[in-house]
This record gives sequence, structure tokens and C-alpha cells, in this order.
Amino acid sequence: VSKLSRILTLPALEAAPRLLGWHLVRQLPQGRVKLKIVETEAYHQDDPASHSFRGLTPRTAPMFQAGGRLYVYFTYGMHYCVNIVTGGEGVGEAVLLRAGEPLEGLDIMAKNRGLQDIRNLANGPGKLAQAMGIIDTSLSGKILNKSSIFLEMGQPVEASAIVAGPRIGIRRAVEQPWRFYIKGNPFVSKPI
DNA sequence: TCCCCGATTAACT
DNA sequence: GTTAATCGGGGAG
Repeated sequence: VSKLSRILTLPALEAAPRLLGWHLVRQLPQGRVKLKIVETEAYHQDDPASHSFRGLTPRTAPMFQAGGRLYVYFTYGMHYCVNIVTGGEGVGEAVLLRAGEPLEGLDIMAKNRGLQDIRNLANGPGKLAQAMGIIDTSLSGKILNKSSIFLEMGQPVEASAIVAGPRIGIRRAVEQPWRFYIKGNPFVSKPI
């Protein structure tokens, strides 16, 4: 069993910091895009801020499947956000990918984003999705590494280099320190 | 059917 | 710091 599949069986709160440093890769018609995950957030079923809190619906169904799938949702009428589903089947939890450091296909990402500044390509969940060419929910529920999108191991991130703090953009459960990011990384959306 | 609001972003003052 | 943009999800009636 690979290191990745072990991580994906963990509860989201344990998986979220462990997904830092992994590379998210996608093969697009124009070429390959790759970024390093530098910021994540955990969402649980008994978590009032989580889409899965109200139970299984057509939209959130992927969150309740076994770890290793994607959960992509549309929000604010214009943005898409990408999650990695973790944990066991029947439990609604996932890890939101909030920011990435562009590693490969920067020209493609820049074109997808409509701007050049590297630091502004994927330093937010909606930006990350757009940079990766995710412009609809068609990947939601798809199995990672079996579609056009993959996770590859990167350099390990030391525990001492991981910062935990409150999640961004939520109104409930704001006190929970379930956001994780790589200390000092310039591509984090909102360093504290 | 109606209504509120959101795991955001960019462009303002 | 504030706010418009923009629309689907899901609870209420």
C-alpha cells in the first residue's frame, strides 16, 4: 500500500497536514500542469462549516465515499474549489486544497488565470482550481490517479514547518484550527 | 416556488 | 477595509 493511499484513509483532520508538499498534477490538452500543495483545510461530517454537515446530498455525495476521490463544488456563482476526499466510506469528510506553488506548466496556468504574476496563480482555492483548468464540476466524484488528475509525492514537509490556524471564509466553527500551511511559503493565500 | 447565502475573488475607497 | 459579481444548493412555505 502506497504512502498516499494510507494518507487518504485517514480522517480529514489528520490527512490535511500530511497532504502538504504533495504535487497535484493534471494533463491538459495544452500540456502538463503541476503545483505543490502548500495550504489545506479539513472539513468533517460533524463540523457545522462543512458541506457534509447536513447529510448526504447529490452535490456532497463524493465526500461520503471512500478516500481517494475528488470533491469539486461551485460557489459564489463563479468559483470552483477542489477537495481531496479522505477517510472511510459513509463518513462525509474532505480536505480543501487552498493554495499551491506552481511547479510546471506555468505558461498554461498563466493563460488559464489570465495573468502572469506567478505568486497570484494559485494562492487561493478558486485560483488553484482555475489554474489547474478546473472550470466545472465534472471531476467531482472521480477517483484520483485514474482520471486526468494525479497526486505525486514531493519533498517531505517537516512538522515544525507546518502552521495550524483558523479556517478562512467560514462563519461557523471559526475557532477550530483546521487550516494548515507551510510556514513562510510565499504562495499561501493568507499567512497569519 | 421562493428566498437566502456561500469553504471567493478582484476592484474599489 | 468594503463591496459587486453571479448562481446553484437546500431549507422553508
